[in-house]
Amino acid sequence: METPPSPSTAELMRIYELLLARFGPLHWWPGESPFEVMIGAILTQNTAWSNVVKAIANLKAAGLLDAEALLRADLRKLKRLIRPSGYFNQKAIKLRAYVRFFTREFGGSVERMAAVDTAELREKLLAVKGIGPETADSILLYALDKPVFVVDAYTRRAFSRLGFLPRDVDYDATREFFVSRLPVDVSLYNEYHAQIVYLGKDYCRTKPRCAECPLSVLGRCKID
DNA sequence: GACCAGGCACATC
DNA sequence: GATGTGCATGGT
Repeated sequence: METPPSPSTAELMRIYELLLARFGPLHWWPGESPFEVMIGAILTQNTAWSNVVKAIANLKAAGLLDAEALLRADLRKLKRLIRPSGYFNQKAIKLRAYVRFFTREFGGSVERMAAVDTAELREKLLAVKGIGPETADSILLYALDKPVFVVDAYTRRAFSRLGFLPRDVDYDATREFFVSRLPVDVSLYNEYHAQIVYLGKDYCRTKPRCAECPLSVLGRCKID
């Protein structure tokens, strides 16, 4: 079992610059308010963002992009509105559980939530049914501007193909890989994750398109 | 028509 | 503690 090579901060920043040059600044998250970002973070679980857009538009049109209104809404109605995002039975329950938590713990105030210590807040989020590590970290980074690096399936796939991580690497190890090498910077974390998602969507898929990949110049990507 | 998508909880061993 | 499985719509 050979040890994967350990890239330097400079190498990770080179990768970042290559992605940025290809995709341009993405300025995530695409949402009009922190509350909308939180809802989107749950709806996008294992789901294409294009489907989430439809669900959020439905919620918005129904006036449910609001904590109190969402909690008052009939469950069947909620399911119907978010149907395009898939897993709607589960996600309706998850949305309710999350918004109930948001209301109970912070009075539905983003400012009060953001005032809580980040590590403590992450633990609280993970205790909510339906909130796993990626969703928790997405909320912390993209809704609350906390310096938390978000990892997803694309991140693990791309960086294991680059030979930097074992193929079966778990969430926390992947996150540690980045935070131990990158400066703590909300803007960098924000943009880096977004860039990796674009890399994954456009090139580093299950069926990769390596020929046009912005990282092909590195000459180190190995599929499987 | 198969395959995939910005995961997660739960069952089973 | 690791591994497997159900959840569901919409685009390619």
